[in-house]
Formats: sequence, C-alpha cells, structure tokens
Amino acid sequence: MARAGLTPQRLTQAGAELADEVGFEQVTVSALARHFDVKVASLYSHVKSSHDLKTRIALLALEEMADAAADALAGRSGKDALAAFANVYRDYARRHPGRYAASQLRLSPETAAASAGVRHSQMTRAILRGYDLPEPEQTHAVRLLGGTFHGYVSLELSGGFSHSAPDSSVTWARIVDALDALLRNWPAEPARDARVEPERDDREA
Amino acid sequence: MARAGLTPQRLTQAGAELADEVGFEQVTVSALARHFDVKVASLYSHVKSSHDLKTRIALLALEEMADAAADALAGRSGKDALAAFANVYRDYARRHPGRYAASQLRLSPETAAASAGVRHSQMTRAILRGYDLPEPEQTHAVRLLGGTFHGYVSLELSGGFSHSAPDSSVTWARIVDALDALLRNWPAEPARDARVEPERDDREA
DNA sequence: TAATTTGCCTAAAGGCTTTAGGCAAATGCA
DNA sequence: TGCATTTGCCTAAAGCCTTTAGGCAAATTA
Repeated sequence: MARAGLTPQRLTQAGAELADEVGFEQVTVSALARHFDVKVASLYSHVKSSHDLKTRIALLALEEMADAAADALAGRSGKDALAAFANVYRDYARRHPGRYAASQLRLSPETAAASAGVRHSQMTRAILRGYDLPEPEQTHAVRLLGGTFHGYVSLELSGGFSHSAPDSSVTWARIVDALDALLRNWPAEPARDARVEPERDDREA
Repeated sequence: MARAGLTPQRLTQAGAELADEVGFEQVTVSALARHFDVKVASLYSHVKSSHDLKTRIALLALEEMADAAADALAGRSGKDALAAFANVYRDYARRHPGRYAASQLRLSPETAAASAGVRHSQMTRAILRGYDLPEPEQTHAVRLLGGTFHGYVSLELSGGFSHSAPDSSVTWARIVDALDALLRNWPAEPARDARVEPERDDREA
C-alpha cells in the first residue's frame, strides 16, 4: 500500500489552503483526509486532534503575517512604516481570509507566548518609536493599533462595508492618516476629575 | 405527554445563556434539547437549523447591545456620549462573552440589513454630530469607531491583554481619550502626492 | 364533543472525531 | 543482503451532532 507522505507540515499547509477556499470553520480532519485520499484515522498519527490542527494553522498564519510585516517594515519609519504595516494585515486578510480567521483562534497562554504574536507587538513598538510616546502611553498605543487594525479588517472581511460608499480602501487610507495624526498629537492624560469614568453597573450578571 | 412549551424565543434565550456559559461555539441544537429535557428532533419545529438558531442568538445580542447603547446615550453628547457608547460594548462583551461572540456571526446581507446593526451605525453617527465632521469623513469615522471598539474588545476577550500591565481598563479609558482627541482634530485629507499609497502587490493569490 | 392543528416522539441516515489494534512499507543495523 | 524495528496507513467501532420523515397525543377551535 503506497504511502501518502503525510507530515504535520503538509497537513497544516493543506489545511491553510483549504481554509482560504472554504472557510476556516469548514476545515476538518475529515476534509483533509479526503484531500489526501487517505482514511481519516491516518491523520491522527500526525496531528493530535482537530483542535491541534486548527492551532497549527493559526500559528502558520501568525508567522506568515509577521514575516510579511517584517518585510514591509524594512527601511521604513514614521507614517510610511505605519501605513505599510497596516496594509500587511489588510492585504493578508483579503488574500487569505481563511488563514486570517485562523489567526483569531483563541490560543492557550503558553501557545500564544511561543507564537509569532510577540513579533507582532515588537514590530508595533518599533513603529511607535517614530512617534516618541512615553510609557505607559506606548503600551496603550500598541493596543489601540492592534485593536483597530484587527477590528477594521475583521469587519471588512465579514462584509460590513462592502457595496456601500465610500469604498473601503479609501476609508482604510483615511484611518491610517487619522492614526498617524493621533500618534503625533497623542493627548495628555486628563486630570483625575476631568476623566469620564465608566458607569457603575449593577445589573444582573 | 406533557409539553415543554418550546418557542423560538425561549430557545434563543436559552441558547444565549448557554453561549455565555460554555461559549458560542458549543451552542448546539443537541445541547439545547438536553437543557429542555426534550428530544433533539423536537427543536426542529421551532428552529430551521443549527445555523438558524445561531443567527437568532446573534440578532438577540445585536438588539440587546443597541438597547443598552440607546439607553447609555440618552442625555449625553460629546466625549461623554463617546465614552458611554464605548463602555456599552465593552461591558456587554465582558458580561456576555458568548452573546458577544454570536454578534460577530457573519449574517447574510438581507439579515444584516434587517438587524439592529443599522441602529448601531445610526447611534454612532449621532455621536459624531458632536464633532462636526463633513461627509465622507463622517463615514470614515463611523467605520473607525466601529472597528476600533470591536477590535479592542475582541482582543481583550480572547485574552490578549490579560495579566500584563497596564490594566486593560486603563488602556480602554485612554483609547477613549485618544479617539475623542482624534475626532476633535480630524486631519484634513492629505494632498494627492503626499499620501502614502498602498503597495502594489503582485505576489501569488 | 368532534375536528383540526400543534408539539413532541421514535426511527433512521449521514457526517465528524477519536481510540484501538493490525499489517505492510520503510529504515536501520549486522 | 537479511532481519528487526519503526513508522504509516488501514479497518473497526463507539460517541456525538444534524436533519428529515412519519406518528400519536395534547391543545385549540368550532
């Protein structure tokens, strides 16, 4: 009986491609077995479980995005770097929607700590060096950028802005303009009593 | 044989509660049948499919968030309104993680158009009236706010910032400060040749 | 009270996950 | 080269989820 030559890497790669084609949700051990024309149980020698497979795809996506970001960042700084970095995420998500969805998979803290996720925040901090924010404002800004890029791209991907004017690409460019302006004019921390406090919320849990 | 008194509403409600307890992914027709101590097939008289059930939960979450937002917005304007609005999303997501996850479900365009999603963008526009942005900048800003709130909350929920200083609530407050500052000083559209263009990207699809 | 509608049930088919145990191909070592 | 071991894929089987079809009894209506 000829062997199919399965490895965790090939399974992950094929799973990523499948995710882009049919959606990350539809990536299943069974579907992958069909793809390699192999019985389902055979995959369990290479992959611990369905969740393990999905985690590997997520890690692959994070790596690929970090690589692309590092590439885009080389030789740039300031707004130029910010825009290039932002575009990496958006472009990746548009080109690889399934992988991008995978990258949102909730990872265990240990897995996350060992993932390319840390490169992402390092790169974000590198960009922010061009804007000269003191700690802890820099951390706030890292989180703002991460959240904004992720949130916008994910809304765009789920069809939020499609087919309504103005074109989403225009908005994206303006958002980069706006974030650049914001980072250059980062507001000082308001005085204690001027701050808007969150509501106390005593409603049912 | 006594009847359980199932209705689409009760199923949706119970499904939402289940989602908050065990995660939206784990909400299943079978689990719901167990909850009502009823055979699985019985639910199919009230709900078209598993996907239908999930869609109903998503719509419920969108309604609840819109109601809470409308409530929070009453009598407020400016930064006060912005902060209250932002907190509604974050608080809702923290209190109802399963429902919040449901609200991210990709809806068909028709379903989305008939959902409370439209109230959300109307309210966002109402807040922006306090900042006096011309079209199309106002639309860009609506998308920025939506993306930022969603993205930050969703990163926070997936554990991104937990257990690392500074506290996520502090960052959240500073992000609201920053967005307020940004909206008050919304940058003019850069001249054509000063703009940073997205990279042409000819890599493989 | 009889007729109709409605609600939940049994039955059954099909899909995905995961574990256990087996045979054969590949690899390593005399 | 020949034998032993490891490795890779297979069959079998159990468990859970979805969905459809058809049936009986409870609730509703006349």
